[in-house]
Amino acid sequence: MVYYKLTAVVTALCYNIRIYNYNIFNGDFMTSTSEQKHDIILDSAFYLFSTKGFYETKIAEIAEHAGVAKGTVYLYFSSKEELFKEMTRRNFDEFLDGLSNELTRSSSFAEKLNKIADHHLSYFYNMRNHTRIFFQGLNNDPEFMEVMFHHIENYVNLVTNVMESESINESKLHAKAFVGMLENYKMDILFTKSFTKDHLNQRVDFAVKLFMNGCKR
Amino acid sequence: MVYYKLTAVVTALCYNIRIYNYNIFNGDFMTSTSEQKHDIILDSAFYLFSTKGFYETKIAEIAEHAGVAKGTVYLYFSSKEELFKEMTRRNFDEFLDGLSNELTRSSSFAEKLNKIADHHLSYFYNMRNHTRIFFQGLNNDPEFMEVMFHHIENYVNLVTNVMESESINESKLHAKAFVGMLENYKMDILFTKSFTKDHLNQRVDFAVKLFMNGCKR
Amino acid sequence: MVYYKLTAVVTALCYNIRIYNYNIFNGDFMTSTSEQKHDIILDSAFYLFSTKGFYETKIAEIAEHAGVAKGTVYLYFSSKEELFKEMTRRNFDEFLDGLSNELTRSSSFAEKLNKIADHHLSYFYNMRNHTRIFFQGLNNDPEFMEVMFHHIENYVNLVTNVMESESINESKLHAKAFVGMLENYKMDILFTKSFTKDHLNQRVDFAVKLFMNGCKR
Amino acid sequence: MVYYKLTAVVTALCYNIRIYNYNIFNGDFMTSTSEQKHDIILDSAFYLFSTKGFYETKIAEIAEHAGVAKGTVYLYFSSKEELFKEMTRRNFDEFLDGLSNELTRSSSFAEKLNKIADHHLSYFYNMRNHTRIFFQGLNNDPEFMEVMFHHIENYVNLVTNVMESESINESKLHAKAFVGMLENYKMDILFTKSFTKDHLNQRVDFAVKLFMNGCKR
DNA sequence: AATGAATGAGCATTCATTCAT
DNA sequence: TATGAATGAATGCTCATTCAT
Repeated sequence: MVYYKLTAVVTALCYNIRIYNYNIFNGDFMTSTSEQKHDIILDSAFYLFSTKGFYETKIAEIAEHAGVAKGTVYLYFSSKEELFKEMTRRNFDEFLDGLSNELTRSSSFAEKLNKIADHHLSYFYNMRNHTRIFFQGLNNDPEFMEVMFHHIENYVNLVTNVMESESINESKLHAKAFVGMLENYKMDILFTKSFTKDHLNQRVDFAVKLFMNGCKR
Repeated sequence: MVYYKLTAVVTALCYNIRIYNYNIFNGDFMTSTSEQKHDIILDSAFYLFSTKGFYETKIAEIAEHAGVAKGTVYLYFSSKEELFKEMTRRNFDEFLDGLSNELTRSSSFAEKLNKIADHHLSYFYNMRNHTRIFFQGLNNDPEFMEVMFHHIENYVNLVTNVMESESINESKLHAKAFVGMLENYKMDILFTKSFTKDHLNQRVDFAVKLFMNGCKR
Repeated sequence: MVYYKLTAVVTALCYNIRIYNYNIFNGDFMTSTSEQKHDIILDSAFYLFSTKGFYETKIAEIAEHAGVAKGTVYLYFSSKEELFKEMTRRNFDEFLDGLSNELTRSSSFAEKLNKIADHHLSYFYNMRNHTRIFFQGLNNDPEFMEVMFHHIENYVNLVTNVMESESINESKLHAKAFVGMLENYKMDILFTKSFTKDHLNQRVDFAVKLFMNGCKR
Repeated sequence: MVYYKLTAVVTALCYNIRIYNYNIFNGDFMTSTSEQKHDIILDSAFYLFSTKGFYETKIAEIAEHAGVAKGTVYLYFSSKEELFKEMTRRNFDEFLDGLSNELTRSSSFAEKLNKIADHHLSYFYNMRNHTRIFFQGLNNDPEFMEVMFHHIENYVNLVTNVMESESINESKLHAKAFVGMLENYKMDILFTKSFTKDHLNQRVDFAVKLFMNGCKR
């Protein structure tokens, strides 16, 4: 099976931190054990995939980390690829939901750009020590590609809407440029051990000002 | 062995197109068959790795594509990983050499930014149908990581120098922001089948103007 | 990695015959399928290694002979080398346990020497048609070497104790000489197709008498 | 190809030390370059096979050690197996020739036994630091097996003749027992780093006396 | 005769997935 | 539901041997 092609970079766009989730209490009538297990497996998958990459992570490891048997993973996810996709989906959704939420509470244009930049960079900052990113995806799986496209599109659209609300022409090109800046600063976070919250704020401010006013000569 | 971690995105930064390379002419007193074979294998590796990714590409495929036996690959490269690294190195070098060369011939600031943007986007545009990108690297190999860092650093430094020659403050942050814009436009190229040279030029102009003047409200 | 060096001859010292082992009876409350499989694989490994040698025996063959899948072998033994070592260990242990046991039941010196000689030669006689010996070991594996040394030492010590119990000087040199005789008669067994139990008994008697009285001129 | 079976232990019986052999002078009319090369390759094969074993030694290494090209090895020996066999043959011959020669010059029975023991043990003592033994042969090659048998037979016959010259009954059984003692002392030489010439002489004397008089109680 | 680049058969090992319990 | 023992396809790499020069 040789599929089309696939992206992956953007996988790194969306993360969230989950803690290994013990089932503290299961009342007799309490259900959702299975729903919980589903999530715990997803958490473990996220933790390991993001730490070691898709190929380097073994199903056995995910199962062990989740505290279930290998076979159980297959009760909830039909394949390793499917598990990876679900994980990606969930992370993207959470990323976008969070951003969407924050934007609602913003008023001015500058404030909105600030929220976007801060959300983007903080997202990666928060997990910088916790996990390592993976720039890896399912290069030959068209379905995965589609999921990725859809999510990136959604993100850019969100930013594009902000642009349009300010009556900016070429709103999409503007949106992509802004997101691009942030993506590149993300690298600083991920690869600079000494990166601090101050550095982050500096970059947020810098990106917004540069985007609004251009470079200062 | 779990190494640090590694990036890969930027692998996609540098490409170049090579054609399966027959030895058209051999001067009387020299034959560099072996050097040629080295390059042909590298070309095939580039083509396949970039089309399918590291893990999805088999040494047997590279050998077949290069028209040599499996064992021959190992005559020139000690391992699959090493082959991948060599390929990455070569591509980066060519990308940077080309850019470096073009910048020398540029005069004004806008012109230089233009060259950078054009070089970056054209690079990927030229291979858009030819190969597919991979956003994949050797996530656990510290040596590969170092090579990647080194190359990204070199690219950013080249752009940073341009900023400094214009006495721009925070030259590095500016440089990274600009490269980030381009990287994001690269996505358009790679994932939009109907992308034309006109679209490319439009983005080059747009990126330069946005960077210099900020968004036009 | 070039380790010290290793012996192997003596590997041939210890053998035992095992038959492909079906689980005839399983008590109601226990099944040691996994322990059985471990032993069945060991049996097959013994049969094949001793028939064809370490390098000539393929894991696939061992698996097939044991009636399991290739992967199953690795469930019980971490590598081909490890399997070989385990097999060697087991054979030596059984050889020594058997001898140890027989010596306890012997009384006079001559009787003890007889038991040693008989045990040694019978051991190989019993498997003379069944398997063929291998004079091969893991020449570069220090761990294997150590195991071998340890076992040979144990064998010689057992014989040395017998010498000492008779207040013989230079007990160790005596022990080694006696074992040496037997080892050389072993060759007759292994390479003479017409070798019979009578021949064996003749050699047992001969070795004991020669050792006790010297050559008869 | 699954042959009968094969021995190897005894391979270790016969060794000799050769020094890497430069062709100091080749007069114009002097031939035998090719004969020399044949021997140099055999020397290298001996050195490496005995140091590392058959499977662990690569043809490329032998060629390099001999200072010739890989292909050249095949001009003189049709295969790796053949090279191994030739080497074994040569070593055995030299061992036997040496012994044969020494026996001619001996008179009394004790003296002859002494010569045998000394020749046997000295042989291995002389190369104890120089090379390491290999207990490895071509386990599946019937031709190799035959060569080995033939040589062992010759050695035992030589010793048997000594026994017969003394009118000893069961001369062959006596001969094998004596050789067996020596073989086992050989182990001491090979595996005891602190083994000295004195230890050797002690063992020679001990073996002869034990063989002639039996154990001293 | 001598070379050494090229070959490709051969094999240990891994790991996603299944299924009997 | 949950388990984990068993499976076997899949692949990177080695190295004896060949052959054009």
